[in-house]
Amino acid sequence: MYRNHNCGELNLKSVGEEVMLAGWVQRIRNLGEIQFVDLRDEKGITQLVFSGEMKDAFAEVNPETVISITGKVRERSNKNPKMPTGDIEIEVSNLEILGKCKSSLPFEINSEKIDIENVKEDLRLQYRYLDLRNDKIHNNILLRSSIMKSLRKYMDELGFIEIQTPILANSSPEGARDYLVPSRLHAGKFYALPQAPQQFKQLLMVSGFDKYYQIAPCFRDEDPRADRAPGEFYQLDFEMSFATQEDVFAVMENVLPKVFKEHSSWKVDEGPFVRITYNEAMEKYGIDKPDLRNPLIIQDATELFANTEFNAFKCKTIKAIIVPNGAEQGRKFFDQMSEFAVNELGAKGLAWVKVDEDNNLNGGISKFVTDEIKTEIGAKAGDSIFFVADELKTAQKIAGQVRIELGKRLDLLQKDVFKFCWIVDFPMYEYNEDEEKIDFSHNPFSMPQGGLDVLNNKDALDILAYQYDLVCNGYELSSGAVRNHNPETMVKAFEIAGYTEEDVKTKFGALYTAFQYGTPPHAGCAPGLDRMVMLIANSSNIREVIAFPKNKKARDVMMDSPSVVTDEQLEEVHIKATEIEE
RNA sequence: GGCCCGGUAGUUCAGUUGGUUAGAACGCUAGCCUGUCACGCUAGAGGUCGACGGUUCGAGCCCGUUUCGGGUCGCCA
Repeated sequence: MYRNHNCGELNLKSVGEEVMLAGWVQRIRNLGEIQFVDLRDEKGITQLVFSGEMKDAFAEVNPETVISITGKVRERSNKNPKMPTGDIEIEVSNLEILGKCKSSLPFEINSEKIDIENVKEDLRLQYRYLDLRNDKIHNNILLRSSIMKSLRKYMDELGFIEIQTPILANSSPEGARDYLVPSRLHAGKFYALPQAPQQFKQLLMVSGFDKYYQIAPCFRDEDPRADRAPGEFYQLDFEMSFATQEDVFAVMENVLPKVFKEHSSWKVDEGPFVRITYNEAMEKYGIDKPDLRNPLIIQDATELFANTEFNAFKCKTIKAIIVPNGAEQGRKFFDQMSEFAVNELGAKGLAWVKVDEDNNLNGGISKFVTDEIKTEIGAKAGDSIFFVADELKTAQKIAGQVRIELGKRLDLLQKDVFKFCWIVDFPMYEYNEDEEKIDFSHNPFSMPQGGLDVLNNKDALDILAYQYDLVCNGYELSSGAVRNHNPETMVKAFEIAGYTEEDVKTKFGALYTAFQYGTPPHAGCAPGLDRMVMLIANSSNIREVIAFPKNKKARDVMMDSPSVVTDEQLEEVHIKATEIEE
């Protein structure tokens, strides 16, 4: 009724045909006796011509109006090689207006003069349905759909089955802040939206489902970041029975390179991905999500300065970063790096030295540095070396940020490539300075390496877990673990973090009880879908790949949510209305 | 919650040392135009400079408070 072709498919073969097209008016070029109109639908753009009897038919139509037209395809006298349908145009004989558009829009759509990502984000989110007409954003959503389809296809091929778990779940005592949902039938009780299907998927393993996956919504009431969506996000959540860490790695190393390659022209790391221990990552990169496109590596130079006269370096851990050919940089560059380290990172200073053309040390703190540094850490003529001195963990962290900043400022990152790595051997526990107690460092459900024996006999802070992160280009793409499926080990693991057996039974009752009935060893992982799409779309803002994202304050400015509800609604769920100060 | 950055026309931005009537581009409106495709030309409309208070003869600009938004740290088992 509205169309028999889309706006992206007509070409010279159709010349002479009478066709119907429908779509949005993207641009009007009115030359008086003749008007050219670009008609857009999801598939493309076709040029319409209004002339002769039809020349006034278009007078009242604004851009972004939805129309349907009938007309004859004809070859253009002036072809446009820039567009796929540029050889033809439609000589319009009938126009029907299907949906009028106001004459002024909140922002221009598909303007070649303005990058839509520069328009105020709140305005874009308020009119998201218009924003999503922009090719760039629209294509991100199409990309997301295609990625989900591929993920499902390859997970299915590996024998995983998709199972949905509850959205109305239980509040979990560990981890992020929950979104709570009051219960009508049970006064004073609450559901919580799941932070992840963690316990459900482990229970599926107990149920005998061999390999489970789900593109699962997760809800966490925590402050967002550019790469962290506020409120809700999606994970490709999966879990496997009778599986080791290597089995989980093999799944990701099979699926992800295929999905990334299908959707990007960039070079993609093939499996097996590089494995880096947590400690090694902190030593070499100063961060647990290193961007391996950055060639710089942090080295330890503490020994070299053991007897230094340089006061700032005395009794400190010294981290060094060699910048190949860095000696060519002027004084200003070194000053600005120091300024960055001090002001942005809270470093006490950022020392540096150059190795000049004649292989001599000069500049910066050269009078405190001995020649043996060149052989010890491998600096060559023409290089420069940066030094960070502090307590071990602080020195690692600051050197890590300096490494990232050097990569940015000197444009050192490898281009057009996805570099993956696994960070393995995370510590099971960490010391909480504020509360002066031992905490789980990552996930309380992880299996300690060495099991119960190690929990009983080793210093808690030295225990490693079968806990791993997958990192891509400096983004944490996924966390995962071999789970602790033994009730006795589970109780002991929680005991070390200050929980009694009663606590475990109360807080994780279903899991604890289920594990008494024959549980297979199992392991899994859950790569973030939004982040994956963001990486493939080459965007640095996660909201660009979500159809209806919330803003930084977790508001949906288009729907105006969250919003007030009536006292009656509150009463029904047994909540007392309180006066909120405006 | 801390720190940093920002809010000027519908949109993106400029606005000098505090000084006349706050500008540009795009968009919008009207007119002209038969081969445009980022059409062109002419004219026009469009502003509580986020809000409040202060300093000053005078504030878009300086100071204070506040609000909204973004980035980041905390947080995110």
